[in-house]
Amino acid sequence: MSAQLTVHRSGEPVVVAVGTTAAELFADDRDVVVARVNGELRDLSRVLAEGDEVEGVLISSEDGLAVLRHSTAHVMAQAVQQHFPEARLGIGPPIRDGFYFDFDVERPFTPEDLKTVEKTMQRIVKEAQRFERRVVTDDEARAEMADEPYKLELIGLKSSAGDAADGADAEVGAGELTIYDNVRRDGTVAFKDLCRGPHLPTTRLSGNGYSLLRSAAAYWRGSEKNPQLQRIYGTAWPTKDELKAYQERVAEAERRDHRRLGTELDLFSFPDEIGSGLVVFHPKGGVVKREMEDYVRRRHIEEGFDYVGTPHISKGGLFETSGHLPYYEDTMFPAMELENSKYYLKAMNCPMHNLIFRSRGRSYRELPLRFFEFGSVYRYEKSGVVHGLTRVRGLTQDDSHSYVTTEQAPAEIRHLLDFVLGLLRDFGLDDYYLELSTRGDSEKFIGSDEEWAQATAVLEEAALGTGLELRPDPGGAAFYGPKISVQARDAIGRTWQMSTIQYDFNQPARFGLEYTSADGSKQQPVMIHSAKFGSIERFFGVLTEHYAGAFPPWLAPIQVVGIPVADAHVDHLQAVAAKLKARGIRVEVDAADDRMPKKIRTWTKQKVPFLLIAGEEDAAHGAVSFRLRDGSQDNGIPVDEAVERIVDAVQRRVQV
RNA sequence: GCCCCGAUAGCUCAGUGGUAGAGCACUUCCUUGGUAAGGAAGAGGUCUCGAGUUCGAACCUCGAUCGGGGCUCCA
Repeated sequence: MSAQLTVHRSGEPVVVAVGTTAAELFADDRDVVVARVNGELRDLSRVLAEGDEVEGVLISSEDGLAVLRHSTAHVMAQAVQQHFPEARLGIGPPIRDGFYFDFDVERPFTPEDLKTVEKTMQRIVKEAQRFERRVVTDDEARAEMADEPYKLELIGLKSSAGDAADGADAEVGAGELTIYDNVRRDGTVAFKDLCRGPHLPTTRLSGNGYSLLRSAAAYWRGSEKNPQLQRIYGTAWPTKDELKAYQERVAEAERRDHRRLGTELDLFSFPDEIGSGLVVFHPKGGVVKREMEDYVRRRHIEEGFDYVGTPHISKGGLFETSGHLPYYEDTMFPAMELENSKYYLKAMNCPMHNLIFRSRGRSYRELPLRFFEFGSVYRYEKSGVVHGLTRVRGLTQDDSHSYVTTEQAPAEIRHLLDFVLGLLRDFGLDDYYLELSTRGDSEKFIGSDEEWAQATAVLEEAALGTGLELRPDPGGAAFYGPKISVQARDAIGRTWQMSTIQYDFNQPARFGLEYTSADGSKQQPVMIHSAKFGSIERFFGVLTEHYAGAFPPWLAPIQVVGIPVADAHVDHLQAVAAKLKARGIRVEVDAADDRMPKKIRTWTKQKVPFLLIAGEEDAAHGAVSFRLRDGSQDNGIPVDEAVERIVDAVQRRVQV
């Protein structure tokens, strides 16, 4: 009789007894929480079979963290049902940095409820309940989950779980159905849930670092046609230190929140009187915005764009022609009726640029023809989505449209890509990847398959040519054509969609755009849409968070503040300030009655890049003393040298 | 748009069915001080708006507006 079999542990053959579990194989490594058996994640309790390829999955690995978070979600669900026996279970998948679980409850959870649930979770963790996997038939699952209507729905869906809402496949895989029991040490079952798994060996491993974050409503299976469930979000980490580090990251993100900094630094505000999602820039924010715009306008002109201007409002027929109105009427501000016409605030600039193209005959000699403007558009975003500067109802796009021949399109797209990446770099964003948004199944996409395939191929080739990472985004295209977008990572690792480049074969046809080619025939140009920042407002918000309000000198609202040690030194600093002003530097001298340390505190909090301090010593030697935002000092610098140093930092657009 | 939460001084926030509070900021005065808060006095609020309940509402109810967290959406 053969009581032994051979498996491969991380590729190495190992002879083990029949009935050996993965847990036993990895008994020497306590950080292994789940096993990968023949490529599939399995519970450690899995009994190994002859020839299995087995790898230990560490709790700190991406898969390990997902399992930890999923299991922690189960712990939370058990705690919730303990306090709210009527709570029906939705789904509870792991997500980035944590997990959530949806519940159908009679009343929404309160912050106090979360505290109670969190405490109960501690008890469950301490009980070290085992996660036990059990295969069931559909009928058995239906019987056991008779009180869980949402689970029953999932059972019905399991064959198409791949198409189900995000997270549903964590509950039911495409194969056999399983139920996980949470078993106490005395053998009693504390909780069970229909779940694909795998799970941690016991609840104890969740205990090192979890925290419930917030509760919110979420539509069942992600559709607003479905009832809303109450979702609780939590975070979970292998160690307390990692939990703390996560909480610190969240706190840092809050400190950088552009809405907070916008108030603290007096950059912009959203007056109630104007309306939701409509921003006003204050003088200091106006400086940053103007510097951004001036630079971007100059760069566009250098890159061969013509600066144009168009109105904010138009008759509806224009947007009928472009095809926008049928698709997006409900996200446009409602029409104004006047002189028997319907006028709309524009939600996009391209139709107006098309009219400029069409205003006279065009020759192939003019192509590529590139129109650019800061075009203000208005979009009636749903009330629940308006958010700071990143999602507004009135925004200004740095929008351009390149009209090219089909042959010129690849080079133009490459040109645009290089241009936008260079621009982003100039603003201090130098870590990005690209996304290729393509046609989906939806009805909204217009144009033939061939056109889409060709346009997508052109974009893809240009994107690959940059050598940057390219991620697919199926179904993410605009209705009229595919797009490349640049996703930039900011100083704390978050990504933002910035620039977009779209290949459009539809609008030239809809507008009847044409140029005369070398052989005298009329040809239809291809149109390439491109926004570099997306919107000025949004980019302003992203930059504010990226720099945590400490803008590089060329963007800083106030670049230099002179701080006298005493009143007697004000004149000396005024003279320095005059020299700086003559060089175009934004400088102030703080002659107020405060003591010097107070002034340093005030202007440091305002994140002014250069503080120039002068007292007896500096004044006597025709010098100033630098104090930078990090607290470092550079004393006794001759005035002319100080001026050059500041001018140089501004001109080179460096951060200090 | 949907669910939940919120709105008190310029900002951050206490507060309670019966006279409106703090810190910072602001103004004035004293202080002339070398690297993140010197001292004193003062001014500042229709407690978001509208209706209702009440002898009485900033507080309780309803609605609106704006904001926050999510969901859905994002040309």
